[in-house]
Amino acid sequence: MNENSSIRAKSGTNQEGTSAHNRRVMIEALRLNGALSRADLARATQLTKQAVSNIIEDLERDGLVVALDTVRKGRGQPSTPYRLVPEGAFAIGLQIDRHLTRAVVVDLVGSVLARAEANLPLDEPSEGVKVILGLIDGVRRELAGISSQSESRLVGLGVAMPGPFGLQNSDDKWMMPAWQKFPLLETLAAGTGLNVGLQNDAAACATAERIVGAAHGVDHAVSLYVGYGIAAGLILNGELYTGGNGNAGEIGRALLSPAGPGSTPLEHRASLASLYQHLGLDAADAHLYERMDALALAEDPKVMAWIKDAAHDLRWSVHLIETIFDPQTVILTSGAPETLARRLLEAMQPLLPSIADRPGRSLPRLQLGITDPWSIALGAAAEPISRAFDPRFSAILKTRSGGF
Amino acid sequence: MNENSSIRAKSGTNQEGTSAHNRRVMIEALRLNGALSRADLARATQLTKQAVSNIIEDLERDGLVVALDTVRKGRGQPSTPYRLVPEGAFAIGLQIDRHLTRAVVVDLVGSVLARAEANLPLDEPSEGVKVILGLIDGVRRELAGISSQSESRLVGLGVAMPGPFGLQNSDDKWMMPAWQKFPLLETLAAGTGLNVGLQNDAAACATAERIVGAAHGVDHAVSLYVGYGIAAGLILNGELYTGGNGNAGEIGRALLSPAGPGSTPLEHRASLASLYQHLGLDAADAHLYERMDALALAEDPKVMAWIKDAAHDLRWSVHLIETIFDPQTVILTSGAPETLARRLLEAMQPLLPSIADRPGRSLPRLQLGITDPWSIALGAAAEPISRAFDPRFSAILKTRSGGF
DNA sequence: TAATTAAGTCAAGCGGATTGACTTAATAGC
DNA sequence: GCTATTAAGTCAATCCGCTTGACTTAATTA
Repeated sequence: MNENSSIRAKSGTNQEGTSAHNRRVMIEALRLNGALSRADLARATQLTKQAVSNIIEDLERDGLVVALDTVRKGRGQPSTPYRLVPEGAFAIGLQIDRHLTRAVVVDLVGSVLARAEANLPLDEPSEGVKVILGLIDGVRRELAGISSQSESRLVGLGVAMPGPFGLQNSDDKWMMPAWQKFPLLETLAAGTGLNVGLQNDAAACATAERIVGAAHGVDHAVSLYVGYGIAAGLILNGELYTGGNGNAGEIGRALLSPAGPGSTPLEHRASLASLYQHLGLDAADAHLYERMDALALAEDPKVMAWIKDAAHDLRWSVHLIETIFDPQTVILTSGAPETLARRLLEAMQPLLPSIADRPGRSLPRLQLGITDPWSIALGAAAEPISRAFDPRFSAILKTRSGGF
Repeated sequence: MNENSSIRAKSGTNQEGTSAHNRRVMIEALRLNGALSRADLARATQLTKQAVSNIIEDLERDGLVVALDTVRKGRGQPSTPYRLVPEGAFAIGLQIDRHLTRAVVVDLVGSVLARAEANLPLDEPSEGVKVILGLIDGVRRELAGISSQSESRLVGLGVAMPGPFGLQNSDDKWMMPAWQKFPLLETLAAGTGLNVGLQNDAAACATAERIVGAAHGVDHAVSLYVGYGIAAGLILNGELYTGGNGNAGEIGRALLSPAGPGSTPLEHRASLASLYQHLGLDAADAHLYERMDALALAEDPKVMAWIKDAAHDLRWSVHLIETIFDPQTVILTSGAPETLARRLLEAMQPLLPSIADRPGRSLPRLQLGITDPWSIALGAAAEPISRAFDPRFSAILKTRSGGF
């Protein structure tokens, strides 16, 4: 309101920020390395043994880590390794797709403890929300049967749905226009009492790869998600990057060439939507997944023809991603059955020559990600876990209501 | 060496990290807002008045900030604004181009205090380095004449040259192959005794825009650099993003379409290299800049034809950048004279519809950046300043020799 | 059995932000 | 013109969390 509100500055920090960061660093180190002793942690994090000891003691009291049996490894006192306690935290993930919604509960290490799915009316979000709240309630009860502390350890609800978000003209079949206009996050927050976060489905796939997949512990990775649409999930500097308005990575809307206003967006040609069209399948078909799986297994000629064409465009996309992001690896993720995804990956070989073609690479240029159809819901659930427990710049800063 | 060296973890932090961050936050706040009182800073950074007072006292003693006259603004004790002291720090920036090298000295606020340029032999880096060291020595002496504390306040040497770096097959006219193979950074570090950092020229342009240009205080901005080659400089989350191997943003090598191995890279068609070829000019011509300026001013038909074609491809690039990065703004930067750059910008209008076309934008989708031909050297110099004084995650962490 | 090595604890110390009372210096209201 | 109010900034004590250095514990090596 007054002139001060216009001052732009980052927030400062204090000992609480320090401590929060160090706790997160410990948790990440245990997640990446399985089990570590206090001495290991001290070396790895550059903190003193004493500091680590205090932090581990705290984490143990909070039920986030637990000691294992001591191990003797040469001279000196045996060390006591610690590992994460999976039941230390839970999160619910929700995937909202065109004709389907899925909810899962995951724990601190990314294991799925409960799952449920239901059909969703594409154009009636107010009806759909009731279905969704029912689904969430179901998995939440299931969780309550597993852990007595389930409610106090539930860190949030992550939602994944097709992007991009917040556009003017959202009357576009790729974007589930009715849902875009609906106040979904507010409704879900009110209906569940949880913190709610939103990602697009490609970001959710990348988040899933980061917590339990090929991007685990990799600082620069891009997942190329081939679903109904196509998008990239960006892990940059070890964190999900979402851009200025949450829409980074919408590569499916990239034009295949500068040839003019009629130039085709990538996702019109290489997405599963294009496959459905090519095969004359209905996206609302309840057995779509099984049908695709069967066709891919049988090497159906129409499917193989689509794969060939799509691979051609996707090979270009990988080249583009490598050229623009310079990631350590690109991960192919998909809503399609594993057979189909694998055939697509094979058809993309050999990749185009690019700056990623360098001597001494430790990771493959392109690899197959998680093909489980539940991976988007898993990634959705992983987001609140990551927000609560992974080291990140914003976790160090003092919080504020609004502003910069 | 032993098994511990394979443990992956981020580094922890302590009160020194806290303090370092808070100092940087104060400096950034003053840079972005001009002058602020301690009370303003306390509100903006969420720290207490007392903490801010102590930090400002330190910064004042270190010669980085200075008090201005008190100002009365309504009730209460008048406030004492502080501003950055330009002479608080200096850095040297070096641009290495194909036939030319430029060195500048900049101060803490990004003003250029000294500049020098010389011709450079494209294929003889060992000769070239002598020229460069002479140039650096020259501006360094000039700085010594300006400030008695110049040496102690010199934070580093930033180098900008065309990328990408570290490829296998670097025998490519775009990459100055002889220079890529030469141990440039080591030689310059030994020859000057300064910390040396390297960026590609597009990154340097973006860094320049960040310190004194259109990206000042913008968290998500991409500069599209049209020089001999084409590349993008990426400001993501308020920091320069350089990718897994320092080569992020090499959009000039992106293929214009998936049409196969013969598909053209962008920079073969829309870069200044293509303009020189189109005009039959020699890139080594000492009066290249003036010739281009004259031709652009005169609306030479060949130049206008090139502009039309290049704008067509660049319009596509802007669309691609917006689609993939979702930045708040795209900045057109160039090694070309302002007249030419401005004509190019105009010819790119109207932009292609994209997800950046949203209601309530505060920044233009595309704007002209600094057109001063010294901006790359300025950006090169701004990098050590930014590394030393801007808030960033890595500045909070405890340092280590190698590793993750 | 003694020396060595490494894990981990103890207790004091220290750096840096926080807290709350206080001082200073202006404007607003009567 | 006096008084109340408001805001900037300081003082001194406190508190939080990492660091330091000595010490204990428990293994292997010679």
